[in-house]
Amino acid sequence: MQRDGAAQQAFLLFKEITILSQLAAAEFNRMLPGSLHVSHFSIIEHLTRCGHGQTPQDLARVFQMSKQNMTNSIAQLRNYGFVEVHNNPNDGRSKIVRLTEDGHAFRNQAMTALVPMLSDVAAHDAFAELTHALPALQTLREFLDARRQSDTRTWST
Amino acid sequence: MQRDGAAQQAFLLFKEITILSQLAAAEFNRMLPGSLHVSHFSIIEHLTRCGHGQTPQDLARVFQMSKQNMTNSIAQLRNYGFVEVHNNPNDGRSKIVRLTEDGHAFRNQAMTALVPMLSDVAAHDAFAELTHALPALQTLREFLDARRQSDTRTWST
DNA sequence: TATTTTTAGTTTGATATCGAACTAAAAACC
DNA sequence: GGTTTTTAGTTCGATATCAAACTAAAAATA
Repeated sequence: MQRDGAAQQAFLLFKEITILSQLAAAEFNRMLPGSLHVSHFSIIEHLTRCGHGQTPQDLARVFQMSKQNMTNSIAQLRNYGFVEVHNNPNDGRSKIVRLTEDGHAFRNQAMTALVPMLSDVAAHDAFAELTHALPALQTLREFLDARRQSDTRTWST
Repeated sequence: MQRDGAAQQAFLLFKEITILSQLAAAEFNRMLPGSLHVSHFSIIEHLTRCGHGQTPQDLARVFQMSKQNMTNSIAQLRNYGFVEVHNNPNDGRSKIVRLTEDGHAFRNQAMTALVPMLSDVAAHDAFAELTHALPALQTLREFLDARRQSDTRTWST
């Protein structure tokens, strides 16, 4: 590792991305009410954009979380009245998650609350370059995503 | 939000960073043995580089996690025999975490296991641009970090 | 059509993570 | 020097998260 400059650079990149992600999540969480978490907001945000007929399993796949995690998250959102869960008429095993009016209102409220922070970031000197790098980040994401599905290696002691 | 292009861009950037972080963490976790998690590896990695006289609280601050989380993580690492915890001779409240030989060996082993993945990433087309963007990412991190300490806003219903 | 396999969601048990309360020790202050 | 405040670590209770086992339903297949 120490002698492989390229791998070293990639390691630093992931480290930076991880830290940034933590800081951003903490910042977002600070703005959400009660025990609501960024992951819950993300679900609402996703339902807002592509929200017709999504099942819990669909959502779990989109966010790459486990089914139970999604079960819990949905239960939380139901407690808040932000989503309703219906039986899927096309599949007896499955359910349909649908945003409520309250959920939609919450999403708008949260978005509004985020704008000042986002604008601050966007006004920062470093931001122009990061905007420029966004396609590259997306490409890297797709690369890792593809890897995830094909890679079956495990640790060998 | 919808009409604020800059904030929108910042939102997309954070979204991409979050997804990348999740994918990278999942990829790293897949290579770690047992119940060891990336966060544990990060602690070991940190101790390797700046590892003299670090207290649990120091580590919690570095990784911006809660003290209890660090207490648990250290307990886990102790179970694996990767660290030792000693009393701090200079401060009766405090302790010192020190990497063991096994911990050092594990760190090297894990690093070696990561190199193929990291090299794949580094060999990717998009990587050059991301390397170039690394300083900007660091700047953004520092910006968020400073914000974190000064920002006291909370949600208002 | 009957059996097998796959899939959706839940349950169970474990770890990760947080915030708040608690204890003990250090530091600050008077 | 004694009191107050801050700090380090732990304990406690809650949520987040995962993997594996389980149930029921759909799909594949024979």
